[in-house]
Amino acid sequence: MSAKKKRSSAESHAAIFAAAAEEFAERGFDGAGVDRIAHRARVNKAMLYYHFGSKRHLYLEILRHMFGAVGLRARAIADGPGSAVEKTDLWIAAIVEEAGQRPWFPSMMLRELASGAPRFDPETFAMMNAVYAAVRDILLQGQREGQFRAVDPLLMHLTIMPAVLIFFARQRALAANQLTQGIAEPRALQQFVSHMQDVVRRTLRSDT
Amino acid sequence: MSAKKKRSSAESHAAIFAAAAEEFAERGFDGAGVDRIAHRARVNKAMLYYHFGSKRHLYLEILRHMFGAVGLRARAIADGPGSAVEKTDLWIAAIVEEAGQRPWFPSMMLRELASGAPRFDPETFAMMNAVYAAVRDILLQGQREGQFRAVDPLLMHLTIMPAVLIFFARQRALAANQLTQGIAEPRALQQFVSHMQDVVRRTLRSDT
DNA sequence: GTCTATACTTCGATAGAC
DNA sequence: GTCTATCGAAGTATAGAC
Repeated sequence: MSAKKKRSSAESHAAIFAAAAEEFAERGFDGAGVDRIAHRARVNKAMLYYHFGSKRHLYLEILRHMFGAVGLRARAIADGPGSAVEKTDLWIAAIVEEAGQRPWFPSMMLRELASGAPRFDPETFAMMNAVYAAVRDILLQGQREGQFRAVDPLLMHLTIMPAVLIFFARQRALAANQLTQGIAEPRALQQFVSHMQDVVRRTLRSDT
Repeated sequence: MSAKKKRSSAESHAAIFAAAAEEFAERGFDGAGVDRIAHRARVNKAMLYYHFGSKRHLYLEILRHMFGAVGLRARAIADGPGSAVEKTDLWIAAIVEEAGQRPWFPSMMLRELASGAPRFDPETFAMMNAVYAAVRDILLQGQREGQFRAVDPLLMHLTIMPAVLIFFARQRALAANQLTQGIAEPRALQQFVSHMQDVVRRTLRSDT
């Protein structure tokens, strides 16, 4: 057995995927360099094109992977057991967990939202909508069961999601930049989760 | 008097500034093209470098202009008369108004937050912090006067700001893309303002 | 499937005439 | 202050050997 093990095709594919996710998260689509991605993955640039075809396809595959996972998570919570209040708490914990497991997720999604997702194909767009559809179902359940006020589900979704994304993008930047003043003060993850659950519960709950 | 009036230096400067703001908002720093900016401003590319020195300096000048205006607005509200509850309502209305008047603001700021503002110089960073400092003062006033719960001002700021930014970036994309499903459903501005004021009031108010 | 070498393009920036 | 022309670097992508 040699010290330098040759990498399998699947391993190369995964290495490129991971390196690209990092690079896209740090620099955005236009700022990312195919050369840098290949170098980070320790494969040749030609291999990247062999596996993914183009920079754009690679980018979209990462986005779809991301939306797919988060969409399944959201759908499972929406269709699962429990009260709507419990489900909103679960959803916030879930999206935070996903963001923790995929550090590139917040940054990439934020940039897409910022630019209006002009690079999306219809399938990718549908996956993003599926996430919202699940969240909407949870809020509608709460309204049907009388626990929630009649708050617009879309506006609520557009309140929760951006806050989570920005919090993580900021955490990431903090770790890299070592800034320590004003908006750059660190906050504990658990503190943030509690805050967001609080915001949602207090905003939605019926007045008694 | 000729039909084609020659442009003054100040007019060229302003034209470049406006064109660059549009371009940066649409494509981000890396996606923006100096050639395209010059073309949009209908000046020669060399003029752009004469007036602003570099793409990066141009970018920073737009950001500073933006943070300066919003920071003054926030500070005026914080130091002005009124209860803390009134001030948070005012602040939300103000940031929405600023975003309406400067359509490039949400997109550019979102991207900076997403990337951890690696392009900032200390002065620009200080201006961004000044906005937060004003918001924090409002929330602390409310806590001192007993109207607000002890909610972390930074987390509250990081809840309000991203939601406003995303809402406007989304509106902008809607106008451009003509998408009409899921997360792309349009919402009225006034509805959004009321929603955000609701979220903040309900989250902050002391339980009675 | 993997690598080297390179074609082709775009982009930021500047030199120099007027 | 304004324009034309162009340089040099960096970037995406591919051809072709192994």
